[in-house]
Amino acid sequence: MTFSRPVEDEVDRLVAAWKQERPDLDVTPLEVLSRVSRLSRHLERERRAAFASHDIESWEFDVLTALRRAGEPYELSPGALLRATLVTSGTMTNRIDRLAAAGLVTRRPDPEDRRGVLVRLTPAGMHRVDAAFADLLRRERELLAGLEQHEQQALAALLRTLLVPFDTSDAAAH
Amino acid sequence: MTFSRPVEDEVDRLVAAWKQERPDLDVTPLEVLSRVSRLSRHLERERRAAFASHDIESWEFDVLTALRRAGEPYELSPGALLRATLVTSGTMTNRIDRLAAAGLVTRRPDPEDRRGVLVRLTPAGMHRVDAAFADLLRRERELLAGLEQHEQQALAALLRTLLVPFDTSDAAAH
DNA sequence: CTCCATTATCTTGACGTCGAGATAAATCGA
DNA sequence: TCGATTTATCTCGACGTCAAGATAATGGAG
Repeated sequence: MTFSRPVEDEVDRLVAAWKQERPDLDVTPLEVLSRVSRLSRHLERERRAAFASHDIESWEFDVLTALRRAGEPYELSPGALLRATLVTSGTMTNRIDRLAAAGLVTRRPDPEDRRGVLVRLTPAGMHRVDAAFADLLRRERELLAGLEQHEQQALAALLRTLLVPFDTSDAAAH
Repeated sequence: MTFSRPVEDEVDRLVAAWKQERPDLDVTPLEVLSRVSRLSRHLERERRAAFASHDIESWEFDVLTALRRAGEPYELSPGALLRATLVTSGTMTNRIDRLAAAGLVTRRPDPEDRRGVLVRLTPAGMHRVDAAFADLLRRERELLAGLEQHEQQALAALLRTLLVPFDTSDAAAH
């Protein structure tokens, strides 16, 4: 009989190395969390590649996508956008500036709160993001092809459990 | 009877919004991959906080850790380091420069390959990374407290499946 | 041996993000 | 109504990363 050799990734090697060097430490948290970090880095590269053909940057996509999701009239405050994208306020101001300069969004004062501003997707922005999104989904589906439907669901559920404390407690990214 | 209300995270809301706006698209890949990205961002913030008390930056930790894991004599080439940390060569040169200036690593020519360089952890670097690592593990264990042992293992296994293609095929980050 | 493709590292300039602080408006309580 | 606090956004300088290209050494083919 053949015994199935479990396929290794970098994290398996990394954990093995730690067990060698620091046998006194329990490094099992890395089995999950290092994988999350590393996978995220790889995903970011994939996204960049996917977007290159649509003449859109990763950061642009994140903002436009949040507006697109919001539905008619595709308008959100900078504050809502920074909570959606997990960046700081300075970063968001900068992003909106550049998107506005590119004609993908417009900015107007909030009629109900004179401190506030509303950012709205333009038709050009909408076209751009829709095309890129369709392509992104296509590529992401390929990345997940190694998992059955039910495995994907299980994975999503486990990740949700880890995410809930972050998404529940607070919000404000200052 | 009470019916169990499934706890939601941001990704649940995000997926629901897409179904509303683009019912023609199958956005299930986001259930997994958006969670990976978002969780990674939250983790990065946690890491920063954990390291602040040890007077060490996240990027420093990544490099020192790779050297620490390598075992005696705690020495690796820049190339090995950039593969371990998933950054580009320019970034790694810069990091090594700053770590050397801080006295946490030393740099010497590779005696066997005159193109090459070897980066070695100093005793100071070793102390720094060991303290920070113990603390990081403590905090990461808390983040995972919501999952049973077997769930953590299942999660790790599913993530490994997604990671293997990246860690197998190539390597070089140029 | 010589040439050439490959490998290893470093250099440089552009760029995006962060964090702290500034400004201004809204809100709440006394 | 006034003042203090909170909220919303923007400004700005410092910093880290990336991508592309430069430099230099290696190793294999012929």
